[in-house]
Amino acid sequence: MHNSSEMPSIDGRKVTTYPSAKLQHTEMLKLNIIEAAASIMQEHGPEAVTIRRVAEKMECPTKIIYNLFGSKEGLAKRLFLEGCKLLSLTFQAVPEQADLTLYLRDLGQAYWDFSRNYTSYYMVMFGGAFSEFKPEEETLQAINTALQQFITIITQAIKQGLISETDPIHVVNLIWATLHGTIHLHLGGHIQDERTAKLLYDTSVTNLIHTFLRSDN
Amino acid sequence: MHNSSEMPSIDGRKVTTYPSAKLQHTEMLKLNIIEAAASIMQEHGPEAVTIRRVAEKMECPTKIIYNLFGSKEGLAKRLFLEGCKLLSLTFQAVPEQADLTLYLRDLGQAYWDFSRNYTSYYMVMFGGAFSEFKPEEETLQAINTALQQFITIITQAIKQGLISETDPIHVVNLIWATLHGTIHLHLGGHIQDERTAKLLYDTSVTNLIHTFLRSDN
DNA sequence: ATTCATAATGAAACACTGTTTCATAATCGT
DNA sequence: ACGATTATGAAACAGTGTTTCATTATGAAT
Repeated sequence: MHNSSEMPSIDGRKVTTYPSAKLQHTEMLKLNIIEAAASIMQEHGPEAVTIRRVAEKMECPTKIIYNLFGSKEGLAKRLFLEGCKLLSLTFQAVPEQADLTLYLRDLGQAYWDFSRNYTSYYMVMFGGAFSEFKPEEETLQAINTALQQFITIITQAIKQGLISETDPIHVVNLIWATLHGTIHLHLGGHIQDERTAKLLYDTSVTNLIHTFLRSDN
Repeated sequence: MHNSSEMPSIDGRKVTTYPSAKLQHTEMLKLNIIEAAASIMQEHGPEAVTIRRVAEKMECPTKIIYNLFGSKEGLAKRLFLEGCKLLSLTFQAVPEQADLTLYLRDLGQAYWDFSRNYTSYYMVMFGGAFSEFKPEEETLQAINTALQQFITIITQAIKQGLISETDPIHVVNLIWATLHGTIHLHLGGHIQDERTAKLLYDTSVTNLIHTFLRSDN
């Protein structure tokens, strides 16, 4: 494409099987395209992410994007994975606490904050923006990785005998579904007022803690 | 369309405002169009509902649909309201029970069944299919009407002193968010296996009952 | 009944979308 | 240096929601 620095021919006169300079360049290009798509998405929402718009921003024909990602779904998948990384970082930024109740409360708050600060990513990941795309193995695993803190905390609670359930995933999903339900009803406009939604969310977190971690409160 | 219709000239002088035969015809036409859209939706999913496809089924030009509904969003809104009616009927079909715990359990099951039997409607109402459209006053009220049984049951429980919360809407939203969260994660492919999802759902219902109706169990 | 302004009609066009084609250009192995 | 691939990218294709506009039909007034 246009401003493509000519391959500094890694040249490797004879080496045959390694990611060629060309390929590395393609990888870089892919990252740039994802970044362009992400910036459009965060500024104008997921529905504004069209192949043409991304191509225009990259000053390249749309065909390039199809060559690199196969389809719009391929690009959506990368945005999905990007969102998983961001969510994971969000959870990692929450300081661990010995008190599982408080830790869980903070993680819940972080999940809410993520849905507010990265609404477009949230909609792509869990809200069905880009209806093209349904999660498969790789993306589901990325979510699991992102939810790792939740899984860890629940696993600990089970080990400590605080929870009668034996399957941590099951418990995490129960929590996740409740938090997601509130957020999604809010984002969908069914609970319009944000403060009402947040109140609902906080009550849910409290109830969940009360249900699963029957320590104090 | 073939048989045209005319608005009752609003110039008032003689013709006072009452539904004319022509207007009734238009109303009938609207109902037919909604029915056509609904049948396409239930057979091929919400994304298959295009103005052209509906017009083709009605053997009329697309302009007619725009004249009657203004936009696709207008048609989507009618499908939304249709879904609210169906959900309302679903809840009404659940026999009342003196035992609020059992009644609530059955209503929860009915909500799950609705999401399975009318998945397309569910996606239009709560899943963000037809991203065009966001609920407003009228549609939000339709949902409230549909959730009337839930509101009634919680109001009763509050009166009986079973729930410390004072706002029934708040409690209903808490329940709704949890049920919706599980269903939506399932429909979104994040909890793929249906039996796993249902198990999650049933556990949630039990937990909700345990949280709010701390009678038996 | 015959005008005549007004409103409904509906085929075609517009502005988008995701995606594919295909002649051209560049690249690569020999 | 050459011949066989492969990458390119403007243009086209098929679809979408929506609007235009010449034609037609209508309803009220003469």
